[in-house]
Amino acid sequence: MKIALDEIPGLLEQVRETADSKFGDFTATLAMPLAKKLGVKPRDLASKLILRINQHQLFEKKFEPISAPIGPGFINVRVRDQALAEGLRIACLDSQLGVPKVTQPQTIVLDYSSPNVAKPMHVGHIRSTVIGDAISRILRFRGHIVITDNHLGDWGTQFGMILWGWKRCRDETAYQETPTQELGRLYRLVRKVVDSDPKELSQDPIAAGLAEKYPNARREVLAETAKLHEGDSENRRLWEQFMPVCREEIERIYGRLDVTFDHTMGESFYQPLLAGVVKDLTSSGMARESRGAVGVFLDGYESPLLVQKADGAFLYATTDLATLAWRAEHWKPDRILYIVDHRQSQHFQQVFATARAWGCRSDEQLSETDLVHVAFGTVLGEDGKPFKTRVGDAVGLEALLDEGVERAGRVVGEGEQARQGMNDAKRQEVAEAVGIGAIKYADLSQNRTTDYVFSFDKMLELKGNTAAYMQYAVARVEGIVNRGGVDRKLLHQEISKDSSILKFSDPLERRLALAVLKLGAVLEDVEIDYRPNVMTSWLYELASCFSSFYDALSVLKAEGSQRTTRLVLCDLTGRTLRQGMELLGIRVPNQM
RNA sequence: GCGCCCGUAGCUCAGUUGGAUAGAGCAGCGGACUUCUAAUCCGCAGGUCACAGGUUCGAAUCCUGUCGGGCGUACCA
Repeated sequence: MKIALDEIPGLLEQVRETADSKFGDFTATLAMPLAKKLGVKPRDLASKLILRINQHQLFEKKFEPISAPIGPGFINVRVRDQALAEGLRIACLDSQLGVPKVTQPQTIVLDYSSPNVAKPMHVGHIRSTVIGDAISRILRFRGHIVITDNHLGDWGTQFGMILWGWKRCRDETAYQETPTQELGRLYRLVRKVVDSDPKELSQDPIAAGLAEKYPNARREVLAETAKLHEGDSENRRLWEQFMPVCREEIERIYGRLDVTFDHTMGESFYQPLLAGVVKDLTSSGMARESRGAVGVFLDGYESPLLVQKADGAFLYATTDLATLAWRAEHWKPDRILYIVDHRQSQHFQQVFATARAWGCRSDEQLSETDLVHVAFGTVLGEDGKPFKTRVGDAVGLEALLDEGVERAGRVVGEGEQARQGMNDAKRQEVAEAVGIGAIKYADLSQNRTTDYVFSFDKMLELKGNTAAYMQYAVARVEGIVNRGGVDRKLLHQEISKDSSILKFSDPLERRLALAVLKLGAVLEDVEIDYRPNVMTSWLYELASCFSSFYDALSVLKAEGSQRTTRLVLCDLTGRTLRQGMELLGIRVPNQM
């Protein structure tokens, strides 16, 4: 029997967890396809493999001997209790909970959140922000060099709309009081005027009046944008006046979400580079003029990637290319991840293809970089259509957070003796962690690629598979530690030399041990295709194992090695759940 | 027209290079607090994995077709 070296990874991937514990802990399905290839009977091959595996020293140390193939040729293995105990010991004594750093750290740039600063943030912005934040935390924890960059939309047509509106229908008093709201009002108003959708206008007499008064509003808005881009002093001055106001607004929301960025370099930052990008693309023959505009024509696409409009203005493709080049030059990343709505996938395909071709010609940097569009589904309104920033249409992000904290606060207040000793400040802190955690978790636990209809009740649910479930499990661990006066340092000392004191006396303990030791493997899986819901599924599984364990077995009343084993399981599970939640950007209070 | 994505329990969804009896949560029904926090636990019920073929030891998963839905498709981002 001969197996080529490059076949081995593929075969190893055919080892997986069993669906049912009666089949052991892990199963290998490789005998069936391999037997077919070799023209032998699967069960015979499996038997031969088992014979050899059983003799292997490393295997013998960690696993119980395999008896015989099951069914068509499954090879089922069971971890030795002592090996499991040793795993617990190592993870428990490690500040990284037994998760090794990657052997070859990469420099990874993450581009996420990227709101339009002129528009109020609404619930549609939550996905990019929360998913990007979670992925960046996870990649860092694994040992990569992560650079996060919030690519603000601070230079586009939306500013032309605000400038146009500011000059014609601003409410000075309202601006003095709440500048962001006034700018938001102007944006929404002008957008309606520009779109001049009869249905919309019939519902908004002010917009309708403006539309009638300024029939050329669309052209004028574009002209305001163009003037800003050309450096017109008045528009430039207004832009500089509005920017800090807009920034302050979004920073406050990031603060509440616990989201931070290493850099915040908006579109405006790349503005001086745009003309050069177009020139470069044109002179290298990649872009050409067409119908007055300039675009890159790629094989396999119906429409070109436009980099300059007929009126001379640049487009977001231009900015994206300039940004890419800048990042490649200054950060030399191995990977750049764009956490952006799936509706832009074609745009990114074209941008990436252009960038690769372009980078190959100018210098080699771009071709070395792995460009990934981490797409996610759209957040839809109750009508099943994407949210739009209209009056009364989208739920504001801030309002969602407030509501989440308020609902959580109601539950925090209603408990019995468990909440003893919690003062009002503590309660507020717990309500924040639980309420905002619920919102983040609701989004992260959803498969990244599917759209979902936004629902207050669903996002703010606190029962079942929600953030509160994990937070609650940790609070129970802390309850045990407190009530029992457990000194974690002493506990760690007790097992620091060897793990033989750890013994499993109940299947629930063993199941919990297996679950808690999966953190490293799970993080690896999350990185493979950037799916935080892999993480939430496992966290729920872990917390669920713990809850069953907690309910059925007493920790503090146990004695001797049984007590030590259970305490170690509690300590490690609590710390692992906390770490896991924090990697998702969710806070975990000690008490709730 | 072309391209991409989707269709799984009453509802919301997991299920990812094909693995054993398709899983959770919510809603429903029945049980469990004098005990380390009941935001919990245990149990019951609930399915033609849109449909029809095909590939094979094995298909929700891969291929083909049909039906249904979403998104994108030249100067918004």
